[in-house]
Amino acid sequence: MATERYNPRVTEPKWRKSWDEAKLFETNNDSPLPKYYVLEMFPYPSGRIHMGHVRNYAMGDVVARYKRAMGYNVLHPMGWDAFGMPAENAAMQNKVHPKEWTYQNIAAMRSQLKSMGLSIDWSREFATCDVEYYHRQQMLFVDFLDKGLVGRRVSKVNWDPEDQTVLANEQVIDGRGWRSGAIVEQRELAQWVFKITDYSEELLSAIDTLDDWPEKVRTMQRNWIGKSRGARIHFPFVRKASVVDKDLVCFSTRPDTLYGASFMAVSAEHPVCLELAEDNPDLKAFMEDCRRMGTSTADIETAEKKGFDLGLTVAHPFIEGKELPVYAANFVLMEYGTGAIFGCPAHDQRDLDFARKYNLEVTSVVAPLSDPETPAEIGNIAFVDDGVLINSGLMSGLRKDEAINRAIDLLAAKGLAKEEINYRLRDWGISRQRYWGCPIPVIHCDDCGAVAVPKSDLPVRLPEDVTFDIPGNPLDRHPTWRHVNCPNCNKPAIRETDTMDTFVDSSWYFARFTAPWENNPTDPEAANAWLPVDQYIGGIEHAILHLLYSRFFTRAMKVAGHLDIDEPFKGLFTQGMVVHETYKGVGGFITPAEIRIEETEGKRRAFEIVSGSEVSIGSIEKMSKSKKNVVDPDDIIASYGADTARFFMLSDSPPERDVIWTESGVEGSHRFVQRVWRLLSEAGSVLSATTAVTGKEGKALDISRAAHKTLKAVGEDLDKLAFNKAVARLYELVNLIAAPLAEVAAQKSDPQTTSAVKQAVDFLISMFAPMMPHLAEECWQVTGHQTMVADTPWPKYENQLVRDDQLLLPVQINGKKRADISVAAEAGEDEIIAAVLALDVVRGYLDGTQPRKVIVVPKRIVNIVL
RNA sequence: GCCCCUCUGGUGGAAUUGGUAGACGCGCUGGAUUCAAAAUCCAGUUCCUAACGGAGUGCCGGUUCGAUUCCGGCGGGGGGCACCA
Repeated sequence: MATERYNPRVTEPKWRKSWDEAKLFETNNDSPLPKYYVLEMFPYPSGRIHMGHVRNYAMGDVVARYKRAMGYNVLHPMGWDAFGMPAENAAMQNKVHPKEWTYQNIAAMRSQLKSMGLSIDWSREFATCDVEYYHRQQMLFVDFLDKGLVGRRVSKVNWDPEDQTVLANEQVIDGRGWRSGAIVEQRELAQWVFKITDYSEELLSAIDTLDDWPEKVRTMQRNWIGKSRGARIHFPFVRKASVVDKDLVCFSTRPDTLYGASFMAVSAEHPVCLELAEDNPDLKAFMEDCRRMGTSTADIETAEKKGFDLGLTVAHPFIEGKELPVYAANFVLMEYGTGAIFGCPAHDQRDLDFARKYNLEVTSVVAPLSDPETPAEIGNIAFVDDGVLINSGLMSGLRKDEAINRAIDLLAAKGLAKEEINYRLRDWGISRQRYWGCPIPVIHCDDCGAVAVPKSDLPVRLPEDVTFDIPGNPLDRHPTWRHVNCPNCNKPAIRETDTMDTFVDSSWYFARFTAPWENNPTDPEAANAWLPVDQYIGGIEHAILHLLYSRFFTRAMKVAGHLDIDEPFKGLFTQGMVVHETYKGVGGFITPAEIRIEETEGKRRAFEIVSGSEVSIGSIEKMSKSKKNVVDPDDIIASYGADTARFFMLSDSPPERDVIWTESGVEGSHRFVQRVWRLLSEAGSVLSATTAVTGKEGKALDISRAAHKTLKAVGEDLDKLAFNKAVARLYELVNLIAAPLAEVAAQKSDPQTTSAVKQAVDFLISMFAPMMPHLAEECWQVTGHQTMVADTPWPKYENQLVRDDQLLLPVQINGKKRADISVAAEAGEDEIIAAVLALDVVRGYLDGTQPRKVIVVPKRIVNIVL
């Protein structure tokens, strides 16, 4: 019987319609089933989905469909991270309103995502730029303000003088604005901040509880929070300027090295400098110099250590009569610790660089463990390893860690120091001088200060009558929007025109999905029932900021009573990127669609299709517009179907690793789709008429065993998100049942075998249904089922059939495999040894002698040691 | 500079976590089918050797009956943080 090729263009839309009509993926909050919340990081509506999205959402959908089949009430929603700069850039370039641009993009991408056949509850969809969403975000802001979680403070920002806006550090490239190219200035601006540093310790210690997170991400978050323990030490001034009268206070993690101290250094923004600079123009110039040295990493790498002798000295806390000179130095940060350090050149590289430059004394006070009697020799490399303290008074002879404790105790006894913990983590500045973001619901009144907009007056809507022909924030120059009366005293006042960082929008969307219809930010009951997210899937690029902010937000929302959990994401999975070869012709990069590959004598060469000229094949890189190495998911779905695209994204590469997109790989997946369809549709009518037969033996039993074993293994693989392994097992099963299936189709199969094949086929379809849902429905139907496989429980394997009663054990002699032996599964060690020693091969090696040792590893291997 | 991860055939990767290295896919080779091609099917495919055998998981060494897996050292690739005191 000749069968038609599987045509996804007809089949896929048909089944999507059936799922929609059955409202199969709409999730009910009142279900009695156990919950499972699977979430992929929601996309920014750039206009079109890319292969990275396909990979991300294919993985999430496998999990969602698999868990649904396993009997869970699954929440699998989708939304849009829709505020942000690209919409404003588009407005400036194309004269289109950001709102219009964004919602058009959302519409386009929604239909692309729907063509993938994802099991998403679209009834819960929202965009962060929907007023219904940012209204609730403003409510959260007001609550956080009320609970003391929000502050307003003046801080240094990168200011682009041409675009009239603040830039994030990532938007400053070589000291210039990424769009304008103007030299970025450091400006002091009043900013709203979330007090994430109040939670430094909590956010750090709770990382230990996140067992289902990649170790890599946990490490990155620990480093980002950057806890260090040390001492806050007071150094009394000896020689001081008239204006300076307090102690000089510094923070150090190495108070044990105090006997090696030879100078003090303060930040150029330190209060001491500010005071002295008033009548010291040279110092003023030096401070100006330091300030100009921007924040870009390139600057910092190349910067030379520079200092300015302030003409002050402080007393050494331990050495009677010893004075340390005080410098202003460009490498000391005002933002960390106290903005002042003591310099111990022998045991800190920066201090050493500085000391060598200004000819300061270098005293080694730590001896290496290899030679604990002699202080480390110091050339141009500081000795920072663990060691034994030398020439250090009461600390001498102690190891580093003990010495640090002793130092703190000794200083504390003198009233000069106390233990202090410092964190690298800074408070989260959320003010952005942009239009397309959530307005910060605050009104500035001359008399009352910054006043929160009362909840009854929310939302503060973004005005739509704005233009983008002039750089800067259009909210600032809006004729009416800014002018309001103070909610407190009713006098004329000014609205806050800054909007929130878009990371705020993505810090709680997962909670909103649990009850997106709710008037408050959440329905706490629904949020507590659904959260934490059981499986969160997204890119590693969000390992720090988004995930850390969300962890903070969840705690803040708990304080404000919107939910009652601490950690938002129980399981986290970071998937790899989709990468592709690059092609470069005379005019620059060329897309894969414009070239054809020829392979001669093992050499691959690429030619431009239109001109026929050869182009060079470049390195494999992340798909990006600039490298033009992109493959459009729409094209792939149009020519192969969504199932093929999904299946390929799950095959071959482990999901956490990068996957190389290749045409031949996609064709391989498509071949599998066609093969499965051909095999199943040809046997479909026979299988439909087959009834189950009990008691199987021989070939039928082998097929049954293989089917049950595969079912068990695939389930375990999917639990671990090892999609590539699950895919390989499906190939194996299909290879195994291909011939029996052909016999079934030809009506040459006995009832036992036909029955075994039918069960194997049912298992197979159920197993690939989460990956290729449309093909699965079509196959399910053609093999005689009346239901939809998307609504069918996951089959159960029989323990009896996944265990073999005969085992084929490898037999090693001196660790080299020499034979196989078939033994009963429950055979004892003695029985196995006797059988092995009776083997001809083994007797040949033994040559009449006794083995020195025979090792039997149950169900694994036998090793004979001669 | 500090921290982390990685290294397996021509290629993407498997290997029940100390027990038959190379599952499965891609590619390649041969064959069947075809007027021919596409598609499909069958067989083969780590390397050396005619074969018997031997070698082999980046390199060197160790532990073990047995190491891709554990330990020490070296090298290549990737990532994160980075004047954080």
